[in-house]
Amino acid sequence: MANQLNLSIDRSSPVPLYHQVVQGIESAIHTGLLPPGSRLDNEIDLAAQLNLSRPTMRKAMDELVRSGLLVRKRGVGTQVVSSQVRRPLELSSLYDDLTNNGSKPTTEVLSFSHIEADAPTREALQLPAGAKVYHFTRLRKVGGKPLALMENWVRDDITPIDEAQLAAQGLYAILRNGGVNFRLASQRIGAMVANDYQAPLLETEPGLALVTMERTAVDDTGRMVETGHHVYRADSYSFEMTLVQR
Amino acid sequence: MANQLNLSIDRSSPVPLYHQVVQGIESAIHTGLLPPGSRLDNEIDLAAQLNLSRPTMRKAMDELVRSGLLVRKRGVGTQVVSSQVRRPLELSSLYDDLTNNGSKPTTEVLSFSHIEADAPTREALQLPAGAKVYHFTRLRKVGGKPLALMENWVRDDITPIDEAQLAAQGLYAILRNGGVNFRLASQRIGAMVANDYQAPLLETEPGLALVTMERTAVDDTGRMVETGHHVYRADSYSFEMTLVQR
DNA sequence: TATGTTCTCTTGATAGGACATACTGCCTTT
DNA sequence: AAAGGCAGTATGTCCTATCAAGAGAACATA
Repeated sequence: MANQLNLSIDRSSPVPLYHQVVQGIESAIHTGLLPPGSRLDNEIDLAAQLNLSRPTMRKAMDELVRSGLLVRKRGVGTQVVSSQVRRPLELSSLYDDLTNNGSKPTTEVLSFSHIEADAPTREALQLPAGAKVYHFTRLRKVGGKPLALMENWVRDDITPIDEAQLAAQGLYAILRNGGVNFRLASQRIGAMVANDYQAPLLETEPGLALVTMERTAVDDTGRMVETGHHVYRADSYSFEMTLVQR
Repeated sequence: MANQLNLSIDRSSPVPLYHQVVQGIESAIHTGLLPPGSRLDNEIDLAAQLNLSRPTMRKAMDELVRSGLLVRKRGVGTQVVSSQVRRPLELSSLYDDLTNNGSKPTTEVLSFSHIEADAPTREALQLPAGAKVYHFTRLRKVGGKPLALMENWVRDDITPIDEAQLAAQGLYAILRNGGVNFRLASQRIGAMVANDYQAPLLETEPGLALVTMERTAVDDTGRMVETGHHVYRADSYSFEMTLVQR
């Protein structure tokens, strides 16, 4: 036993101690220093090894358990989850996901307008009658292959948006630069078959399978910032996630 | 301000205090006692009102923030998220979800066998060569309408399974009764179009959209317990979830 | 030998305190 | 009147302590 994960923590760093521990254990798992199935030292010893208190150690392990990397069992111990599980679905944009994967996505803005919100949009974004929104549709390609067709509505009282920005970067990056701190999003994932409008844009045939996603995002002030309806080619995209028992 | 949510906590209950607080605030939100957008008292006052320590109060609020019901902002306070957001996707079976919704699902066992696992299954469940698994396909209906077609592989060294059980209750209930404590599951959601085998079973036409899900579940000992491939009628089912910024 | 009890190890829950840091609004100063 | 600084307030982080409860092994007893 006594898996010596000799990670060092920097008490002068602005990064919280528990988060440094999270990162340290994560990388130890990914580098294979902590192989799947191995048991960690108990919380008290680990805390002592790193000169931390047990609550701080526990908080770090809480996060790792929540993210699915560790499993705990009272009276027994804590061990690394056997297989490499996927990262949980996070609040990020498709653009972020792709660039993080090393791909180079391109975006084509198919339509762009600044219009008065219709009733369904007003309800989704909780806007008063007469409020205006940005409405646009984009086509995202990776390696020249079309992947997603995205239609979004964004409230206009946050930051100005124009077509050039949308072509150059992801929507979430634009909004974050505009001062939005996203807090949560609710989304629904389903399926449909490509219709005559979608098929040629996605370079597929009508009748082929598409993954659909509807999402509404909320910022830290409780405002509904953005709502959208996206479709993805089912042969190129799926949603992976890890569910953790509470 | 000073939203007096007069919930009472029972210190003699085996339910942890922080969880009683979670349930209390959840119900206060759902009953409208805490309307969307309202601010809660600060953590210290709330803890004092309930005769709890701040760590306990914080732990309760942590859960509510994680589940997307509350948003916190340093220096400002904590408020109820504006709109009713969906419950996050949890580690539960379709059967549980449906019965919790008041529906009465029925299950038809289309095939059932106890066979030697093939290579892909062995890999998914991390079984040695020659290990045996239960393999079965089920058709789930709600209100007489077919909803899902499910194919599963379950390791056989946990609890015996027979056809009659599968017809009467959900797979996860059977496994839980057999002593399995689920910890996490990784799943992938995508789309496909109904083929000639699926369409008549789901009482739809070949070429209509289906939502697909592949899932592998892990128990608290790190064993891969179950893997399966499910398809759902896209017109009757979709996955809803809430993503929370960490 | 089989069974039941106890002991130990580990995680789970709770308390209470101390200091850090971010946001808001007011008040002062220019 | 506008800009800057300061204080108040709330959450964020971290600590020391302590008891509870589950699991499993060791041990004693019938």
